Amino acid sequence: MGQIKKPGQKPEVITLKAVAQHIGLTPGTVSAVLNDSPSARSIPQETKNRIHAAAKELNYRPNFFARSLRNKRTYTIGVIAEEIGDSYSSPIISGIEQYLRKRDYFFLTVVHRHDPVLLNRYSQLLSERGVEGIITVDTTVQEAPALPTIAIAGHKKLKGVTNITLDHVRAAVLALTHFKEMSHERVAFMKGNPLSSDAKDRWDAICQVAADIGMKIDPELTVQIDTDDPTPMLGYPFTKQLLARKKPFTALFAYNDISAIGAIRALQEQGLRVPQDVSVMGFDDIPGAAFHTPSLTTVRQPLNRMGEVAAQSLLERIEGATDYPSEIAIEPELVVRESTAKAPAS
Amino acid sequence: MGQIKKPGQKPEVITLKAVAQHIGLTPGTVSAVLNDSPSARSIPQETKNRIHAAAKELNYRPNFFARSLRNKRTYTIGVIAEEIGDSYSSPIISGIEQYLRKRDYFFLTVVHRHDPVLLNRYSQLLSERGVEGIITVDTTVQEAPALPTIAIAGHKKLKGVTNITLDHVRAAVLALTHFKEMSHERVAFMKGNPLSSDAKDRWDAICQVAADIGMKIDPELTVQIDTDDPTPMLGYPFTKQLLARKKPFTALFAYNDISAIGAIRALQEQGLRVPQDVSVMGFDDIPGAAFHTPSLTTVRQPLNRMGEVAAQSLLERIEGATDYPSEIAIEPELVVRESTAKAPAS
DNA sequence: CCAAAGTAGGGAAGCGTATACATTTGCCGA
DNA sequence: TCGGCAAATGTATACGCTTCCCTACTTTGG
Repeated sequence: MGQIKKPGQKPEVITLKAVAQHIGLTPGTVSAVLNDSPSARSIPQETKNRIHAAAKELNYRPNFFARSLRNKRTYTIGVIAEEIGDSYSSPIISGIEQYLRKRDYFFLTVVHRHDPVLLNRYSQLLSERGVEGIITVDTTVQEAPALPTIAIAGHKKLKGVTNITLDHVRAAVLALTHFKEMSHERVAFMKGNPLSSDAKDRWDAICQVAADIGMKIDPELTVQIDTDDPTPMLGYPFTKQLLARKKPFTALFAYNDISAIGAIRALQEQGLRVPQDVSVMGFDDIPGAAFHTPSLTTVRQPLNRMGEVAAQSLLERIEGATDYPSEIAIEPELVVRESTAKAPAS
Repeated sequence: MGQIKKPGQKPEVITLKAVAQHIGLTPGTVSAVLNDSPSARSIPQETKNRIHAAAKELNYRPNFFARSLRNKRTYTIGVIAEEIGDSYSSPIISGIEQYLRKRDYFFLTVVHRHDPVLLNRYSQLLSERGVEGIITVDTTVQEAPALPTIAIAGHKKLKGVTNITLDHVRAAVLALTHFKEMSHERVAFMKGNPLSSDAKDRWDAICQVAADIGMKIDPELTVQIDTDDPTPMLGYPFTKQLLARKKPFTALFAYNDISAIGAIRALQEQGLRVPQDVSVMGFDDIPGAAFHTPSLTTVRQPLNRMGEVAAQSLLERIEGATDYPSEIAIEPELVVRESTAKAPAS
């Protein structure tokens, strides 16, 4: 383990026993001292020093597996994501990593690509590998898990699960009032793929807020995404579809930045200018959003921070917190850039 | 371990012993049969069936740590990346995951952000955790590692390390001949941040190929990136800098797509049209490249596949391959889109 | 001066698994 | 009838670590 077997040479891996022998004590004593355990209370400081010195000198590295076997602790968590390497999961995982690093935890990552069988098998495997908790990303967990679990964009209230979710109502307020202030009345909407766990909540929030502020949602200006593509193709065909209905609109609220980019391309191909003819609002604020042409007005979702918050909550639970929130809402933020403007005079 | 301590309830975790007891055999026998080990040779099929049935019935899950402790196998590898969540590392890690999944290996991820101290500490920690091999991503490893190691874009020849690297010469040929065919003679270049381990090789290849095909590189049209930004800001200020020199050029070879996007913005702000006035070539072919306006001509780097290849080579070594290549070159591909065009008549 | 209380560290059990080796049984052939 | 061998399991031990309990010796207090 962490040691190469060089044929013909003695690897001479230093165990507790080796350290103990080296200074003429027993493994038990050495262990107690190195772990500063209560049973080392009565060991004089000088002996402790000798032990620490010997451990350092021999470059003693405790065997992680022997240790886990006894302690039932692994300082490892599992991350179950729908995908890795796309612009949604990546910053989240990065946030998780940032926090875990500070706390000297590690993580195993698995990807299920919306395959429920894989999903199940993976949580099984992860728990066999001794993860102490799980963070799911954009994944709908079906049943209450055996391990402490934090779901990012999970949306299903389950016992034992803390949901980290964007405040979608707030997001809708930000976006729709922005449109309203810009005098847009015919607003088109893209509904997310139902597989994306945010889709439903987002849409519900939009409907609710629209009603509240007196904006009406025209079903004919609403289009449903039903593919699962991490490229801007996500938005392109559905915008084409929308345009084919020949029902004019002055603003489009895309499902996310990726689909907004595809949408803009579709609009432009139709000879419509963004934002002069149609305003487009994205969602997420991915790194490329600011540098798209035109740069995207979008509802920023602090993905990185959601990852951090998730990791933090999880560790709190692992380390014994007994009461934990069933939901943590994260505040979105409106970022106004070039892709939205005042509605054209009709 | 994969078991929640419900106070007041018996977790009743099923060990080998439990299974053995259940059918009146000993743990040793059960273990031998379940692992189909040579010492189970003489066990009659019927007994084997009984054992398998019992294991399934009781839902026996071998304890991973006890097992590792004996076998010195963990089926886990470590991934050391400079960053996670950016458009370069993410697809690579995704590729790694894809391959490992098929082979039932897991991976731990650590991020060092170019901090050499962290880097060292992490490889230490990973090997303590029993990873059987390491894949580094865009990371310069200093000394020959103790574990089988694959370096993606590592570029330092070290004993025991297999380098997976793009064929930069081929990449340069693709890009520069494309420019040449389009009659570009004044080509500007962005040199990557020296921290990025591809930077030097890429630049050397460009110089060599330029000489070969008779294209001259003007130092005044060359700009050095020296920040480390995952957003298109990476390219923006340096292009501004280039423009400030007032030396005209008709084509720009950016360091990557991200910086190309920043560059295009800088050019446009200066009133230059892409591609009519200046052609811009990116590198990587990130998911957004096709949907930028204008869409990017770029040298595609098959990041996802590089990850897969790395994982595959690593597992081969872990599973005993003794001779392995010190380098695996990956072929780039030219993707022509809208951001390059024939040079304007001068 | 003796019992009680601390001091310093040893010893052993056990976490769950894998494996080399030992034991028991039945059966065959000489 | 008995040695011997194969079949079918059991036994013992080790992996490396932690922890609880124990011994032996030294102080301390009354």
